[in-house]
Amino acid sequence: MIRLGLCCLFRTEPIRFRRTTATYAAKLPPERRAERMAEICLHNARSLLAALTFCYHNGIGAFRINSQILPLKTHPEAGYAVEDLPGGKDIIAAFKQCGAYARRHNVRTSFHPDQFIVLSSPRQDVVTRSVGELCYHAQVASWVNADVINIHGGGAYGDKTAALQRLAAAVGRLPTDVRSLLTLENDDRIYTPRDLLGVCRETGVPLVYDVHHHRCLPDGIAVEKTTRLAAATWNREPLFHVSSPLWGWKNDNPRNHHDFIDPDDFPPCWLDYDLTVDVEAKAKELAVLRLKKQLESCFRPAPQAGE
DNA sequence: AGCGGTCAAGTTGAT
DNA sequence: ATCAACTTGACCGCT
Repeated sequence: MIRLGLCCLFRTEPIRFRRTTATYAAKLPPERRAERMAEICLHNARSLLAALTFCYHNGIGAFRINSQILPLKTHPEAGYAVEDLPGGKDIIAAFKQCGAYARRHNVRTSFHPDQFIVLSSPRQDVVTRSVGELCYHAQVASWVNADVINIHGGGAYGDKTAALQRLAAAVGRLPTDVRSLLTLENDDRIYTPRDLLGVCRETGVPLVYDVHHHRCLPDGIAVEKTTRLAAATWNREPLFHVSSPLWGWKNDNPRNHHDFIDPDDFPPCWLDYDLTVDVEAKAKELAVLRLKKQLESCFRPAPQAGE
């Protein structure tokens, strides 16, 4: 069975996550700042529960949590420990409630931290900050029962082989609780599935196979074979990504995402696996629900004339 | 109340 | 040399 996942946001459903900026936080006196951060964090915990509830009620099996769920958590000036915020215990309790709900209703949760997490960087300070960011994600993951923190390979710095070696070494040095959640995803510019599979096997980190990226940046391995190889890196249900190009495949730039998924872009061979597939489409929950319907009609016999 | 410039961070490639 | 793109709009200060 395939479970489809929703990424971070809603198009029409009135569920919103709040954020703030470091510049604004810096203008507030410390006490007001802590109150404000607490307010936003609690709001986001409640929105997350609403998001998971929506997913469960609509047959959406997974939800990707935005990295800004605790805004500015690791910022050098504006950063904070949730425990130190006013009502910090309530905030943590609210996130743990999300975790309990997700587990009880089998809604899988994951994280996809942004481009600033670069374990392959030759710069020690960049790697150190990246690890700090991953630790933050692992902490929230433990509250909400997320089992994936997914990142890209990062830059190539003119020498992919060396960069991949740094990546593998940095993964090896991660705290166990972070590494056990970490996954690597092929991107559309630098690292193909073929590039990453070696690191995945070496480090025991699963490969999140993004078939859209693979089509933008092919490596000579077919989708079917890559699917098999990627699935084999997982010690739990594999997580893959799908999306459709905004202006079609013939356009110069097929990387931009469409509002919806063209069912033809969904690899038929995926239907043979037990998988989570995150739907990266701008129409968000509408796209997930439409694709879900379209996939279900693949399993059902087509209605016969006269029925 | 509405609008638009800005938002912490890394890296690449188009211009 | 600058800047958009990444996964993606939302926030905040000004009028």
